[in-house]
Amino acid sequence: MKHVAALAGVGIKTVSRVVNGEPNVSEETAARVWSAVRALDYHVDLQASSMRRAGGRTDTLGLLVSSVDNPFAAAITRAVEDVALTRDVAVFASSLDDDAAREELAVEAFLRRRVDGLILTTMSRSLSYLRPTLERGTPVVCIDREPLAADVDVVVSDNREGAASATRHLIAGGHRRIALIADRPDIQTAVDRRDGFLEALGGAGIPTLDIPVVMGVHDPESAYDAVHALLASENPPTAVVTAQNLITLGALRALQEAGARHTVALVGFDEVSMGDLLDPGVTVVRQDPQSIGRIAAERVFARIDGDESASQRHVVGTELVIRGSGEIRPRDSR
Amino acid sequence: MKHVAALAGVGIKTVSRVVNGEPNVSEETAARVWSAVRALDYHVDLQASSMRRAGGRTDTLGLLVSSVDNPFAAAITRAVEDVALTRDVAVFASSLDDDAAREELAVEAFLRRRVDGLILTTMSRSLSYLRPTLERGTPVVCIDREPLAADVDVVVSDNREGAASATRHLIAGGHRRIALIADRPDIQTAVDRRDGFLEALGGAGIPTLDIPVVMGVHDPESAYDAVHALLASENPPTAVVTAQNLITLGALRALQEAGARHTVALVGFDEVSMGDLLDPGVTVVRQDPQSIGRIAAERVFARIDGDESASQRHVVGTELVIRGSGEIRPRDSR
DNA sequence: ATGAAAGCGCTAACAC
DNA sequence: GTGTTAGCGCTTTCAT
Repeated sequence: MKHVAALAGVGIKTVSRVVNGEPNVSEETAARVWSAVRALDYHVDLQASSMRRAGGRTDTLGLLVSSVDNPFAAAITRAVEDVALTRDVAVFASSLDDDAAREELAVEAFLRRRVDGLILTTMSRSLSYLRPTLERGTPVVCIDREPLAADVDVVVSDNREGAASATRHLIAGGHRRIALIADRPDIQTAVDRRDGFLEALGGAGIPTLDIPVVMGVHDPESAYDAVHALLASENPPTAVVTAQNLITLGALRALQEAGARHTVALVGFDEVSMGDLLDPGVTVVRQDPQSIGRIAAERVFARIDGDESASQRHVVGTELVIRGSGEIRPRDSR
Repeated sequence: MKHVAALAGVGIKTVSRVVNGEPNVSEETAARVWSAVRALDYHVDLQASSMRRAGGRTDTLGLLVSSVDNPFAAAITRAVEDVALTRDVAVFASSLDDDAAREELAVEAFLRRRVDGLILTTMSRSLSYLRPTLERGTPVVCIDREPLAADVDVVVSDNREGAASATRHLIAGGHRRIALIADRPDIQTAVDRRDGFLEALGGAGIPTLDIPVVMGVHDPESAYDAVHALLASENPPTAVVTAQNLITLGALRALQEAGARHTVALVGFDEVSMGDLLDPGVTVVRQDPQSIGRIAAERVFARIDGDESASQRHVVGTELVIRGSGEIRPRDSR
């Protein structure tokens, strides 16, 4: 900026005014400054400017998702990015990998870079490590998973009801012996979905005692193994609810290998790509990651803009998409 | 930091030393500083420190991909993130949306934030707008697409050979009338893949004059339309090469609707999720986005670390994955 | 309409 | 082992 000022033959503050579009600069001066800017390929240093700027904003956001690699998280990331773009805010995207230690490290990295706000998928139920940050006024929005003991904005899917609707759908189809394959119990959505599953069974008067509920399944491989084991068991389920997109994938592979794609019903939680092209099509409870990302971004920015109202809780609805796999009838409906 | 120093009863520089793990601080003093750090929930300001630090590094990377939402780009993003994490570098991820204007804006946004290096998927063939940046020594690595007239490191798939191998595979299966559905001609990989396609046909002595080559197909919907039109044409192809993952998806839907999934052969470029679960399985030329991302990140960091050697060109191989759709024989092989 | 001076939070260089 | 000073690139405040 010093150099630009020198080349344009003006004071350093005038350059600042021009570059930031502030008033009180003559057309002529502005033109001279702009040509110097171009000649030197000058770009404002946002870091330096944020140090003095009122409010100290960095025009930067920290986004923590399960893994940028997962389609659900990728859609959220994209939605956040799109909102941020309208405000010239850049977003740091980071993967949690469902590792509590990594969560704190990532947030620490965001904080060191003085992000204006945080959108977080967390393992932590209490967010205790964030207490001082919250007190200092840094906006935090939790997505996908809901912390218990923290006063923050939250945007989540209706996990419980979504899982319940999947289960009710299978029950309505005549199934009584329905298995659930869900993620690790330290992941909150896994627990919510299990609760919805059990609630639906209870609501239908189906005893849940010997219903196979397999938790701790985190990837397609272990989902494959879990379904494989279920099918080989003494009293195999006639239907399966898979509580997460990667689990659905592994379960489909296991059913495929067992030649059971057309005999064992399946409803997945979360959309799977090409679900409509399989035979049978994959019935799923579809989430709406775009809305989750968009709403979360809107909430952070509202807070950044000074919204001091009570923390909000947004529940984004799910939708049962019927494609065939969930409509298979039980073979031995006695 | 001032406050920490005051609370710990030491000078500000001592806090700096402790926090940055520099030597020459007594255990006792360090302990006092750390407890003050914790009491105040202090986090170093990386922005401020980077202003004074020798080299002025910000420990920040800019990554531009087609869309963080696309599985191919998402895998690259994840790989870059993983390498960056080992160096405590944060990455700004941004989507290009195959829009040249957006490209320059995104890079400008990165530059304003003084990223240490750029990993870019570009539309621009010349990278002329990056000339000053390159001269200033900011490392740039181009991925997926290869600029013509810029002296930068490049990491790309072997698009031409990959497309050629897909085509040769179909020719070996007896196909003579093979259609290509590819992306917009301003996207370089689309052109490369078309060239590979035509090269393979030429190599087999198949006249390419009336071979259907549909360019400008960017999303599943237009791919659907394109395949639909081809099937309805006077002389429909017996096989299709789809040059990109979203195109493959749309093409499969069109074949499905036409009841032609088992009669018209298909080989896709780029992996599709659940490709093994379809009937027939989807034969694809698999790229290796993880390697692309990893190598690109390693190159940027090597440059950041002072590697001044000539710019490198890494070609990451592709692999033909045979699953069924590419092995369908032509019906009317006369 | 323009510029000079102060200082944001930090580290390099040099005291002590 | 520790503190002081200067200054990174910028914006704020206040003069002119």
